[in-house]
Amino acid sequence: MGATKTAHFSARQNQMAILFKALGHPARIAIMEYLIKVNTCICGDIVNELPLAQPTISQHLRELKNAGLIKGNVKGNSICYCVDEKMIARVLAYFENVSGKILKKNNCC
Amino acid sequence: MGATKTAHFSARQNQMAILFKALGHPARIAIMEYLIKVNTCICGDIVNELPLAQPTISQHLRELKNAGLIKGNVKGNSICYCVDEKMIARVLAYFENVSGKILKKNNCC
DNA sequence: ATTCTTCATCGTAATATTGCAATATAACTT
DNA sequence: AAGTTATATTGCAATATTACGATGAAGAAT
Repeated sequence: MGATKTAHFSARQNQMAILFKALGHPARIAIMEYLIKVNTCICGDIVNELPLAQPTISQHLRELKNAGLIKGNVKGNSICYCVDEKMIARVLAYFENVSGKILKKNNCC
Repeated sequence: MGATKTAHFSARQNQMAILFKALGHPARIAIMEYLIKVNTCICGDIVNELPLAQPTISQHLRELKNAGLIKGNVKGNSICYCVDEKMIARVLAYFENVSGKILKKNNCC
């Protein structure tokens, strides 16, 4: 085996897992944080910011894009990346929900 | 190659990546959601709830525990698992921060 | 037109993850 | 003590991820 048994879980659970998996790598965290820090679209730059080769970063960007966490627009020669607020809002809502439910818990551990 | 270059990223970035990575699997999402749903510590049960073999679930539980997302207390014969609120709070705070920064953005894409 | 810049893709090696059968451990039951 | 129950560990096969050199594609600059 080795492949995740996605068929056994709900679409929503798989969706959230995809989102978190995309964030589950320090390079992708660093990319997200850089995009947020510069506070605008970035064309290029990312390769210079991180200690990874260009193909590796391109691959990480693709994964973030596939997960829907960032958007990429072609702008002449280069590509302009930025955070997709909708997905961030979705993750935030997830944790607000989770957090709310935990607060009501009778703490037994 | 193949190993993540953790040394090149900050401790905080690696820490957040570990947290998200732990959540980046539908079985572990399902485990977390079950723990939240039952709203108390659970001794056993989880194996019956999920369509995975006992060793597989044990492994997922260990990963969640290593990431600090759940706690496990020995209770006689069985082990009592529950969500660690501190970590959930930490993730929530992370996204609230991120979300706040994104709202101030001049949307260019 | 040729070269440069920017980014993606391909191929591939190294490593990690997923899942489970088999087995081990440890406490509880009789 | 022997059996039962609950969970962990080991070992392994299948698959996925990470990283990068080489190469490709497409617009920009000369």
